Amino acid sequence: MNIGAAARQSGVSAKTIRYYESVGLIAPADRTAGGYRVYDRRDVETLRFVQQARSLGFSVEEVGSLLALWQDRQRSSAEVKALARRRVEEIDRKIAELTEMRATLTHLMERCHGDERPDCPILMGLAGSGKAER
Amino acid sequence: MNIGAAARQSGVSAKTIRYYESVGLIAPADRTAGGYRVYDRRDVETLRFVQQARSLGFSVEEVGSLLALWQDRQRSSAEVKALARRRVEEIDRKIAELTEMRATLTHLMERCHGDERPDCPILMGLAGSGKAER
DNA sequence: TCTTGACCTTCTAATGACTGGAAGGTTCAC
DNA sequence: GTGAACCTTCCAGTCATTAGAAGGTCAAGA
Repeated sequence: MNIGAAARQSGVSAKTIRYYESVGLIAPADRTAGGYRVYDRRDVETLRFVQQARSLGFSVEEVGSLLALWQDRQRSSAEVKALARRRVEEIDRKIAELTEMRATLTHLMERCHGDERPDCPILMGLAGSGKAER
Repeated sequence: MNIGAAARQSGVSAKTIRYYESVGLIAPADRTAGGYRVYDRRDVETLRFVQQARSLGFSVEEVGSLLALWQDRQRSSAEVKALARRRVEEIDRKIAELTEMRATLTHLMERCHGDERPDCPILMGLAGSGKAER
């Protein structure tokens, strides 16, 4: 199967597969006489794994570690769990940050009548007159 | 005041101030005979406004609009409010996404004993054996 | 056999919002 | 006048792709 089919079956675009190969996340694919990359079911499975991990927000580098762990029959589950835990912590930090942003914005919005009048507490808040400051 | 002082007073790094100038977010600063950029209190205020807006997650381009609105005595608050509303919607989407990632990860983690054994449901989940799929 | 069209190849450059670093110029206090 | 602290510009790198250009390969049909 060539790259287009692998892309369709894995959900990773052909462009991205080439990119992953170029940065060493996945092993270089075999080639046909004409230079086309060739993939088999195992490769598609790997690509799906990568896709899953990326969609959970692991960086390409972290996916590299996860992949190494996945392919290592001897590894301990502790390492994987640690990686996952760190990821959850990061997610929590991001959620907290976004929640705070949201609160500040909605607070500002509540005071803004949002009509034709130029008076706008949102802009005043951004200008640092008070609440929005940290 | 030169760029370093403006940076300290606004919380925007000197590098970043130059960057903002280069992309047209802020007006080019006046220069001394020696070519140093010169800033006054009003500039610092503008920089603080930009900083606030960026910290609330507005893109540099959006900050441009906000800034134009801020500097326009005639503007209606409606435009500003619309911009803020869109931003809140974006934030909500991101939070939802992160929340889902978190749920998937913790679900996977709960089944992983995290010891020396190689058996790991997290990796199995990533491989697409079921639950983590969408 | 030739052509068409789908597919593939590599390469460069762009995205967003900076940040790092090199090489060199300015200012000011001592 | 000299040294440190500060400034200047410019180029490159970050992250994870994506867009696009120029050109090569492959399989099917006329």
